[in-house]
Amino acid sequence: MASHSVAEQTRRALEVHLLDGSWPVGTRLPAERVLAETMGVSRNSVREAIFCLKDRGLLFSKHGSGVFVSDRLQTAISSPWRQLVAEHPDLRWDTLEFRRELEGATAYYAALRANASDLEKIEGIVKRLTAAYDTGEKEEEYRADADFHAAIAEASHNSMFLYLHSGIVRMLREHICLNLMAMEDPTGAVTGHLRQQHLGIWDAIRAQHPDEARQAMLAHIDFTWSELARREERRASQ
Amino acid sequence: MASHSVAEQTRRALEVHLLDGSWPVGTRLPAERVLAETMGVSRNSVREAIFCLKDRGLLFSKHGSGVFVSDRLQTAISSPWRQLVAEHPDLRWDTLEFRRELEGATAYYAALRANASDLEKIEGIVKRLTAAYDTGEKEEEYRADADFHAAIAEASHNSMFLYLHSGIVRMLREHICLNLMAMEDPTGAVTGHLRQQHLGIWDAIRAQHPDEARQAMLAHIDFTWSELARREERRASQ
DNA sequence: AGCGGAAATTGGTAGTACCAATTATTTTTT
DNA sequence: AAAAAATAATTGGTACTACCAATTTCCGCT
Repeated sequence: MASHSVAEQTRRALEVHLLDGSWPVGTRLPAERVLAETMGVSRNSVREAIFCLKDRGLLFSKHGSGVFVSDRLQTAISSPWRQLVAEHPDLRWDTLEFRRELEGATAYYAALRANASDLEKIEGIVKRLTAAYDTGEKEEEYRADADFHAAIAEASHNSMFLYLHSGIVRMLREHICLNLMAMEDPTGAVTGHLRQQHLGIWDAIRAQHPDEARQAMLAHIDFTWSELARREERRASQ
Repeated sequence: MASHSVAEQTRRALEVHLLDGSWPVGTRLPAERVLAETMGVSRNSVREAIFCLKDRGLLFSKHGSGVFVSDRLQTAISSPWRQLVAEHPDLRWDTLEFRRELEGATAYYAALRANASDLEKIEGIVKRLTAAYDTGEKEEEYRADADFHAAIAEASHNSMFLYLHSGIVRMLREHICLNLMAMEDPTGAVTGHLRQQHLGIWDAIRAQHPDEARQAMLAHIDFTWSELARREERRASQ
């Protein structure tokens, strides 16, 4: 007794992909014909579902190209906020403070709920990260660092954490020079600390120790900020 | 140069009928096949348009009978996120989980940064709350409870916490019977616990003990949820 | 290596056919 | 004649095919 129409079930199935992170913003959906076959429904039903999500602004389609995931969900949450942050620099600190809480929570729940696939993904990123530390490729280090935090948010298996996280990170990228850190580290001491912190977070998650993971993440964020603040200070005084 | 798809134009045409009064509430729309012919489009497009309006709650269809104009006013100008929360029960849990973290943080920072004015305001609300407990005015108790949490969010002196807090609370109010709790408490035991918890949070904030405040708030939220869950469970089994 | 055009892919629309639920109509029964 | 049952017609739900238009991919040519 499904009681829900096929088109409706199809819509929900698509929504799940939008929510659980398997189709991030910008993803091109499989072709309608493919979706219809893989989901075992007619292309009509797929189109009805897609049309509805397009109407909500969650998807948009380009004729001849494909259907894509819009960023509306993120902007819906962070858009009014973004304007305020742009105009009131004081709010930047509030944002950072919120991000601290958010990342602590994602680490906690990632340690609590990460499945084998999540762990595998994170482990791969950790390997990229350590490799980048070793070779000193700052660009790759920065990318892997961002991926690391995103993968943890995904592994927390909480859609709200996930969307707020990506929204916040994107916003911070606009207003703050996030890769400032990776640039200036003559002695390599900072890099060493970062490596240790990331591995600590990873160990806690892999060992499924939620409280440990949260503490490790909070310590990491605090360290990052203090380093960023030191650099900004030095830059301002020059 | 239509620039809009046929299905979209069809949807707008249907919307016009809903808005200009030619199809009042309860009206049975012409059959899909008829609409398709009179509007000069395929039945597919008509169905896509109708499906979208059904999703918004403006129409509903009875298999074999027809499509009807819903009486639900189009207050459904809701954000995509809200729409998703309404339909995906899992998301409700995600939201609650997020709220838990958020309220814990607001309590923490309120204890850290509340000024004299904040404390005075919270104290006034606490007095209202205890008075409501004593007299048993459930309505006033519910209002004061909400004000209490809002005042703490305000006292955290973080605009982002405040912004998200009010948004989350508003959303939860729509999808969850928040005042369910205040209704059923024959022995008064629950009210007793709530009073104690609120006072505990208040004491920690007043004493400027951030960690204590966070723990007290988390315990309070957890208690509230378990009570809500118990009631929903009991209601479902009946 | 760069360019251009053919071919494959993809969303957009239309049309047909059939199923399932409802309603209207006719027939049968009492 | 009225009620009940069977039947036909209507309507939404789903599937499939076909074709168009925009885009991308890829191959051959220069």
